[in-house]
Amino acid sequence: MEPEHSAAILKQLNLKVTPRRQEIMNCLGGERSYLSADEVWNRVKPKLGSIGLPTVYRILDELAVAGVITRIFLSDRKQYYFLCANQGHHHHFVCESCRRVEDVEQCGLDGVSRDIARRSGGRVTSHILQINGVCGTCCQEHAEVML
Amino acid sequence: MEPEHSAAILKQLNLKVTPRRQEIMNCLGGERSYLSADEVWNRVKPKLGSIGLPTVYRILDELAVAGVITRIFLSDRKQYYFLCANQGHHHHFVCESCRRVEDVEQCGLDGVSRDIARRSGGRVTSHILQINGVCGTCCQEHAEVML
DNA sequence: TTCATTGCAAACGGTTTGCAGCAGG
DNA sequence: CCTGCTGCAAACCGTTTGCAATGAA
Repeated sequence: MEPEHSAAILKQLNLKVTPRRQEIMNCLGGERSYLSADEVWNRVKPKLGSIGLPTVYRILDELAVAGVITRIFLSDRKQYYFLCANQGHHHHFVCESCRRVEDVEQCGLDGVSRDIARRSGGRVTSHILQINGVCGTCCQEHAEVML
Repeated sequence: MEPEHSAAILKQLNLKVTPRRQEIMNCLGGERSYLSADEVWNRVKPKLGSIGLPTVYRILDELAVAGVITRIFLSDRKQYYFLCANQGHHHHFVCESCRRVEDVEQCGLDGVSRDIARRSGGRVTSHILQINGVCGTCCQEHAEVML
């Protein structure tokens, strides 16, 4: 992500344009997979000289609240963050081998929502869908690997 | 849940039949919503005289690993547990207002799996789907509440 | 100049662990 | 009896907070 791009986004959010914020956005923008807060920390530390972990948490939280990045909750109780260029509603296919994330456009949720509304009058406000597997590349390279 | 029923399940899992395990299974079996570990703890404490919170965690974990109960992940990073009678492949619609859980039979995942295989040659090994919302009853009672 | 941002250390809270004692089979 | 179960206290670990120092506008 170019500095001007991140600067523009930050200004639009009424956040000051600081090296820490730009570097974190740049870091996530260059990744195809989810990163935890401390993974982001380790990646931006060398480029910034130093940065505190709480700062990383604060910036990630701001960006997630603003909707610039997505928070991912996995079963290990750690939070992961992902900057996805795709703006529309979609989900992720996560490769268990290389952690790469692919977009999944379709999800059967429209049907489910309609079903719930029809059956019990309920309303769906959010849903968590994550598809785990092995991506095409890893399937070929490590055909025998199973985790 | 009757004592004989929980005892049978425990024996099948090669777990000793203890009052603590039975009372926790009984507690979850009598709930239509998910409970956190300390909520289970507070419910079973009076019936057992005393029980340690770590014991509650250990038993809930055993039951979840064995598939007897389901772990529910919400964004507060606490783990919740739910005993579901439905054995087949299905998902849950979780009411954010009253915490009631409804079964969702259909999930559009077959189509997604086929799509991933066709498009990139990847292979789906597992998926997580949880649908959050407001159930029919709560929609009527608290039409104005939004969280 | 001024208020948002950051670093540091310490607190927080849900969960797990180590180990000694207890109890089901 | 002999494991497996449990209680207790303390550790763990990701995350948050308080506060003083710094820096963007």
